[in-house]
Amino acid sequence: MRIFATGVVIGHVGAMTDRAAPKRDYEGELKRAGIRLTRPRKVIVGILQATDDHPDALEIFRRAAAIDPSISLSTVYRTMKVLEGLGAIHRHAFEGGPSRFEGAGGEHHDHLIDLDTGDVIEFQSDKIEDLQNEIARRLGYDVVHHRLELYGRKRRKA
Amino acid sequence: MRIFATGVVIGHVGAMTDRAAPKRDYEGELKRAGIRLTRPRKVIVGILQATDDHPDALEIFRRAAAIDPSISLSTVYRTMKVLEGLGAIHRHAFEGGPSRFEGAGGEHHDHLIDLDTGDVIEFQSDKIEDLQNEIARRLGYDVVHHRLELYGRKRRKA
DNA sequence: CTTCTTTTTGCAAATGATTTGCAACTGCAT
DNA sequence: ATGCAGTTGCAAATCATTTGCAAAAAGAAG
Repeated sequence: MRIFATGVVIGHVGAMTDRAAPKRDYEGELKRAGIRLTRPRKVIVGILQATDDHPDALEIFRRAAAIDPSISLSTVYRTMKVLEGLGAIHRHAFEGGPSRFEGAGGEHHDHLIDLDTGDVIEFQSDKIEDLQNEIARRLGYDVVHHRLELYGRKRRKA
Repeated sequence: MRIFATGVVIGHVGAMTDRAAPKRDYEGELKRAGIRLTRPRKVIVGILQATDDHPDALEIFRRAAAIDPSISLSTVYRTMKVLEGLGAIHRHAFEGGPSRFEGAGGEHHDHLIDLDTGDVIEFQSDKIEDLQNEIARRLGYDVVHHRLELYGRKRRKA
């Protein structure tokens, strides 16, 4: 099992590996896809690159507006949709909240959401992935994608 | 691994077990909780008892309206919230759609959603549950609840 | 069965997240 | 510089769900 930690600092946890954020080249991807590199889009992808957490559209909008107040929330939503279409970012709809985004940088992983703080911790388990595929296969299906989210609280270190 | 099939008929799949829908006594639960047994609520829980799939609020409303046209959609939503609060039903927010409900009858299980038909197949894997708990523990967390959904397509039987 | 109090209901309007129509604007290939 | 398809901001629209409110009904008490 590989464990990533983003945004939150978690102590020493076994196989923990602080992910070296793979800094996506969003501008290049947009360009390559023949999509115009506009001012708003530059600002937004700049924010995504500088981010290590999982902000929602409104949060991205706030950060963008701080740089260029003329940017609109609709444009943030539109840009996220474009990037998602390119596979450059992933959208996560965690329980009871707006969608949150993250760069589609590193390897695949799932999420543990801290119910008290909203912090998101990433982890990955090949064993679980294998079991998922096996289950689907037994049911006559191929897994196109999945969603695995653990909602929990920090253990009281009694 | 235990595999349930509800709503959809799936062939012979290893350890498959057709779940004997545990017919909840919703009326008794409401009564016991000191919640009034009104006409709309009787109709709605009647629908839930007769159901083996995962209908959304609008679908429940349609079925209810067919029995008593005076029932409103708001009441369906309100009733689902009450039942959820009692732990009598579970709410599932699958990707890109409204919440779908199911009686909290049998044992815990996760879901495989057929991307082409929207059908939901239930399955359960102790092995996956164990792995989830182990991962959370390593990260210093206790799992309060989780969400595991496989989105897939029927395998072409080439 | 009538009365009384409290919970529920239906309806319409409000919410929250996200999308869309449209006219004005702007990358960027020529 | 020029031209136009791709983009933007804004306001209004959508979707699922919730809520305010006055009228209606449940169930305890007499």
